[in-house]
Amino acid sequence: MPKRITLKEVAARASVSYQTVSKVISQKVHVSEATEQRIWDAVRELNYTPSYTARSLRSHRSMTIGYSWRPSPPDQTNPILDEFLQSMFRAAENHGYYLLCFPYHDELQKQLAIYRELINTGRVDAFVISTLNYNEPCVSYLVEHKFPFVGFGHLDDPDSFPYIDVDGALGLQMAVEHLLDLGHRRIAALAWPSDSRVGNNRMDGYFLALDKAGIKARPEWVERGEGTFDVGFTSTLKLLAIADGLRPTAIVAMNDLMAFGAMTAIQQSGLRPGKDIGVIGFDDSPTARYMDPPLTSIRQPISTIGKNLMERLIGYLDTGTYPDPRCELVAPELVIRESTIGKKTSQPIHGKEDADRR
Amino acid sequence: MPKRITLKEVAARASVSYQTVSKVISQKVHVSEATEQRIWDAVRELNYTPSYTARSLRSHRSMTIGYSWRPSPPDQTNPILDEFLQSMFRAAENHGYYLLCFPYHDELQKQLAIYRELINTGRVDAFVISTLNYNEPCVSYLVEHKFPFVGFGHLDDPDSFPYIDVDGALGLQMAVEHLLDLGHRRIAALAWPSDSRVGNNRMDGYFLALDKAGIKARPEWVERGEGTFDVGFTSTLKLLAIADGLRPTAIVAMNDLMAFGAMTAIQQSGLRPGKDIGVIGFDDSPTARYMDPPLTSIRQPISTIGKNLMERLIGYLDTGTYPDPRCELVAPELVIRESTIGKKTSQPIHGKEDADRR
DNA sequence: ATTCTGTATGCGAACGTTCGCATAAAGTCC
DNA sequence: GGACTTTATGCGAACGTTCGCATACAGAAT
Repeated sequence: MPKRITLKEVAARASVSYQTVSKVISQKVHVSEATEQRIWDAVRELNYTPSYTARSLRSHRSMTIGYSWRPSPPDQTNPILDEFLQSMFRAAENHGYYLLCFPYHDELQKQLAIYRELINTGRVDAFVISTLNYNEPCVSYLVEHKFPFVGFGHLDDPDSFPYIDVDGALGLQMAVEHLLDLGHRRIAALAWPSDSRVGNNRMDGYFLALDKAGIKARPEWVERGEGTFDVGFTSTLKLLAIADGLRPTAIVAMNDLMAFGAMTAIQQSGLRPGKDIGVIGFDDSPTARYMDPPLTSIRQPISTIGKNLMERLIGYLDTGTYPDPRCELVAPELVIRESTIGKKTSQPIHGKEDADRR
Repeated sequence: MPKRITLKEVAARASVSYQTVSKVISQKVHVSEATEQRIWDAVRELNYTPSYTARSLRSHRSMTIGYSWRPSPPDQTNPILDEFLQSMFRAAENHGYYLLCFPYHDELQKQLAIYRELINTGRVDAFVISTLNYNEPCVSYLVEHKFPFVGFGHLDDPDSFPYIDVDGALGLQMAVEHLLDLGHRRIAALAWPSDSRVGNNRMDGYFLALDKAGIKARPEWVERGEGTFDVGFTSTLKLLAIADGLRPTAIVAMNDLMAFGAMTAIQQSGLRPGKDIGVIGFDDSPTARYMDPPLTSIRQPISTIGKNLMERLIGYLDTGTYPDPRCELVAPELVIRESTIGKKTSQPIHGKEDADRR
């Protein structure tokens, strides 16, 4: 309601044409020192802010990037969502962009319809896509319509679109090598179903590390399931029931939740995680450090990924070509805690950290 | 790049003026059955989508709602973020609105500057605000400029802006009454510092419940701190050191993280949470159910809150007045698990739930 | 003096809508 | 059958920018 200040009013005050003001503000033209000064003074005095809508109507740029993600099921938290979003927001803000977030629909047609609407109405200039299954129709849609986007995660064809992904294979390799260093020789894996691309990629690292150590991976060491606490729990009971001499002494899980299940199963079997059986998770969710014992886990450098994704995407929008590298695989980090190396002190000290007050 | 279809082309095809097409599409006028049909056919055939930008330039509505929240510290997850966002997205979508999310800056001036920019550029029509401290400058700014917003959470003055909040006092009252029902008489609280509005509100319920049961709350039963795991841990050790006969037999914590710390402390003291000492958390974060023993906690109906907030806000934007009730306090729910009632079965069954695969 | 180059600014049009008012045609009334 | 309401559609203007081209005026070169 506070009447909008427009270019014309600024122009009047600076005694130039409003078009000149526009050009000076968007640095499109060189004017004399004196007028430039007058214009900026007028802008300041009137507290002028260009109208976003008028601007983007004319320039066909919305300065907005769309993002949608699959919500996690009610019994789980997405451990990286907050960090990922915030890192993207910040990077976008630095370049004058904002993020438009929109709901995720399992129903494919509905989801596609939103993408289409956002594109057709001109609300967004590009997307970030993170929910990448083997066969992601939204991706095909965007590729087909040559609409810009970057992926957090990738599919098989490395050239089809620009992405950043965590090197899951490397992560598992590091995890297994850490266990080998500790003397473990029989290492089991709590894996995802074999149709999971991300899961298979991670398992490659598991097999590679064992192979390099001259250890033959035994099929009974690999348990597969949906990545829940219960799968971790029951799979671990099965692993512990394997005959002596073949029974694993350590377990790597494809996510923390299965690792939590594994630790519970180990404890209920009268064994101690970290002393009798080593356990490693994946994601380093914040609760991992509060487990008993604290869980060794593989951490993804989320903030860096979010920032880089955004900068690469905006780089493309602003210049027309993707900055190198177009695609990138970043190394995760192994966060070592007591679930693999055992207890060090008797008092758990987790550092002084902020509260979660709203 | 695929050339934009405009009103004029639709109009040409339907042999009417383009203004008529506009009016028919936005249901602003009544036309004959025949032309209406022709227009919609043309729209369909040409696959016309109105330009969002042109529309909002003319109508001064961006159909966009801004939201920013304080990121949680790296060692914690915001247990409700995903659910809250998704519920708002969905409600907004149903009314043609989208959410613009933007970064949170601790530095006040920077944060205010973003709000100002979003308002002045006309990028958003309203805000949702959830980070409500006693003295929130962004709120004052919005109130002062009469810019629409709703709060998740409220401040002292109930009339200053529309909000929905969880009745924290009721939550604690329910928790304490649950413990009383189980026979506990000496109940301690892990509280937030006394300058926390939300914290004080919750504690009111604690005192009220004890009072109603004719129990005098003892000051040594209330431990205050920043809501971290460590605060929960060390505070609990202090509580357990209280002389026999006064030592609490149950503990309610203002958040789950402190409750986790409490359970660890209890265990390390050789006691069993849920059998020797009852423990209750607040938030019902997804990990609560995976603790050993699973944690009884107070759950906030986040999806409902997100949906209602959004609908109320959009109701205001579309009609000019807030639907009743302008402000609302919703009841939380006590989720009872073994940390208060003890173990029931030996096998933990947590239900079949989806994986967290990306 | 005349033309030439260059810099500083102005002008008109366009982006794709919405909105109020004007107008034409058809129907109602006495 | 003319005046009067009603219904269906058209028209012009406006929203606040950006952008290409035109133009004015200086000073340098011919």
